Amino acid sequence: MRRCCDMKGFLSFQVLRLIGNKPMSGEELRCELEKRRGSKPSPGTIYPVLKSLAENGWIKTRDSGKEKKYQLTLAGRKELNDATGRFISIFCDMGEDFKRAK
Amino acid sequence: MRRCCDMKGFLSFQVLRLIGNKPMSGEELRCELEKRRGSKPSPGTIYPVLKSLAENGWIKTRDSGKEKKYQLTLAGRKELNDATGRFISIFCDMGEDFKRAK
DNA sequence: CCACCAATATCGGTTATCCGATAAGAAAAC
DNA sequence: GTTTTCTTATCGGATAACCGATATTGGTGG
Repeated sequence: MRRCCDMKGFLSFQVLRLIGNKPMSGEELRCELEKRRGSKPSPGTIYPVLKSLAENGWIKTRDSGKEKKYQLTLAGRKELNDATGRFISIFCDMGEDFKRAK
Repeated sequence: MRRCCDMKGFLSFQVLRLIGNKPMSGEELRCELEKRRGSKPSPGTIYPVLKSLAENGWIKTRDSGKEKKYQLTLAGRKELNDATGRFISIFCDMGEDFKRAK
């Protein structure tokens, strides 16, 4: 199975994290991402990412009324853990910065 | 002035961080990066990054014998701080993961 | 039913990141 | 002075992240 984000770009990883926290719709994701990045990813950005994550078997959709909620699969949960590990390993020396930012 | 890594790819940012910690040669950088990423960036990767950082005025070279040491400029120090801020803002919810990783 | 509207999806194209292969430079070994 | 070796540098190309514009879908209100 291919690896999620070889850490080349953050979006897939971030989406995985957000969804892992709580199932969300595409629009909710866009809003959450805007808070963090400053700019809201366009629909043409977020939906291909979701599609790709789904094709990898890491997320699935649950229709809840009008919106469509995306949530992690079991494999997605595992992939998120792995990816977080890789991320920490790459940025291991940023712990202090995060602490300082409280 | 253009911004270092809009957070699209980590290499420039990482290099800036490493050099900010201690002036390093290209080869030292490659070794340090290998420790964190698992794979060593090729010369064809690292030197263009260094060139680009230099062109932006964020690093300068200091010849010290046989190797060439790269170090931050004042503007580079500022850019590193800014970039770190952006990074933290994007990944604000990863503080716990870093703590857990001790 | 029909017109709207928000959410989802697709497409083409731009840009940047990264790599492999290869060259150039400079010190050291001989 | 020539060869070796290590570091630095360049070039072309592949990949993928991202965006703007545009369609499509499915409830909702009239």
